[in-house]
Amino acid sequence: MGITIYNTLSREKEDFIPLNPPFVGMYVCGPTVYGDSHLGHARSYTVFDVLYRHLKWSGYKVRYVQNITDVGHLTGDTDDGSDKIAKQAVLERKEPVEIAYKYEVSYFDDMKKLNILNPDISCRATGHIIEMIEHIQALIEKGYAYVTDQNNIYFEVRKFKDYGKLSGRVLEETKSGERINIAGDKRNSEDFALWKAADNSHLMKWNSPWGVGYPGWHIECSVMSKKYIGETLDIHGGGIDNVFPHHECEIAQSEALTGKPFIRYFIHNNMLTVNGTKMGKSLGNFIILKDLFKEIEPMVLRFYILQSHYRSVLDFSKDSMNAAKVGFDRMRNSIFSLYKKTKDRKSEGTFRDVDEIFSQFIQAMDDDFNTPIAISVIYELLKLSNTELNKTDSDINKLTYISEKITIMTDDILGIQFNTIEAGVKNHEDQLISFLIEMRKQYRAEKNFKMSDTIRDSLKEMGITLKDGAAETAYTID
RNA sequence: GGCGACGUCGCCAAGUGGUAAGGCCGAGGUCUGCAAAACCUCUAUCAGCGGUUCAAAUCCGCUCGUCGCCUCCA
Repeated sequence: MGITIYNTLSREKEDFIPLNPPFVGMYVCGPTVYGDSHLGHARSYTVFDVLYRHLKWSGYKVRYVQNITDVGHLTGDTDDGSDKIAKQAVLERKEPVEIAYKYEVSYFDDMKKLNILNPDISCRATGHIIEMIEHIQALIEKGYAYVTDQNNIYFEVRKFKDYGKLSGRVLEETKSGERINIAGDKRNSEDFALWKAADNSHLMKWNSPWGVGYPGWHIECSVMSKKYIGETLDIHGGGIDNVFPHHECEIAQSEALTGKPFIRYFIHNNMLTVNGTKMGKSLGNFIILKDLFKEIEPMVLRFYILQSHYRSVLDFSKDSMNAAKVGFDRMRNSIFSLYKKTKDRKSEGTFRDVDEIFSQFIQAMDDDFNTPIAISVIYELLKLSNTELNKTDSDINKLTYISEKITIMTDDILGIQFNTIEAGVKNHEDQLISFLIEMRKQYRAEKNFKMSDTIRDSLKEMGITLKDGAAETAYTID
């Protein structure tokens, strides 16, 4: 039983076999740092974080590389030469480098809140200009790229016969429409820029054998992935919107140079829509994570994202978000009770019914990272746990065993953390609440319900809810 | 115009050939001094039509609808 992954290259689920097991080289397209991260980033990087975690848990030695695009891409493949970071720099009256760094910090800050692990290598495009120039030069020498009289360099797509194998596009049919202004010095409309000459007004530019300029949109990923992983990557991930042209062009410029397969498994997460429509910068329905986190806990968002499969379109709405929050809270409360009961214990032996459920979880994850099923399996296990917890003679060893499995599923693999639980269990608060519960128990025994209810109501006002079970009284903290 | 995805219970969402997971909401019940929680039970034949098959939500065709990519975008 191995892991299967849906490979965009074949459009089928395939058994996952890395080039050099147990090592896995994985590259995911990182953000362009010219603004705060949005919901789409949250989805994409949560998805790949879970993929990363599950591969590691499964025994693979993963090197996860992610770029930071701090060279502004062109806003279009035209000659106007404006780039996004430079634009933002003008807007904020800052240096482009300040903009890039500011939003890089902002990005990692948001990712941390979502409990997304840092990649093993986070690399910046601006730190690899030399390698990019070398790569471009080699492509020119091999005849795949050409320098124009304006000192722009383009990749000649027609020379690379496999162009289109990822996106399924055929050159003849992709003739650019009227919406794109073709740069005048291209040989063919489908050619894409590897390097562009910069004029004086340009803020981000570097020296090169072809004069002062800046790199094209696609080259950084080819160059950095090769440098840190190798000529063939096991996994390359990104949003489905990157399939064309970005990843198609990456394949071309990489394979043209090395003659080897660039990617073994291309993985793309589907888009996130807001109330049924695409979230777009120009559409104004943009949801910034920093704003959203004022209303909902980041962990709830993570849970919400994982409740749908990464290859499905995920529609974000307030209603579905709230439904997810209620479900999340229920899970958190159940786990809270379980952890409280079993803390500082180690299980002995195994329990067949628990193992059965646990293996269902792993199977779901192995099957192209089916997190919705994985989560439904957790609910099944929690049902088992709650039932056991409710018994007067509950099996503490079994509960401990369950809690150990739950930790693997939520913390280790799905990366869903219940921080409040741990905090609640440890400090003096717990002792105080337990003392009050004891007092209330006394009053109830004496049928002094007035006092017992006072304790319960007062605690409720503080956000502490008491829950009487058959065996004992548990509590949850909001 | 080209390429692609999707349409499953009131809502969210799995299932891709063997007879519909899970979550939210709702109804009933058990427990309980009451309340809450927990647990149990109940609620869909899968957009429509046609075809392939012993068997289809799952494969094929058509129709309708929604969305995405083709321009930076996760």
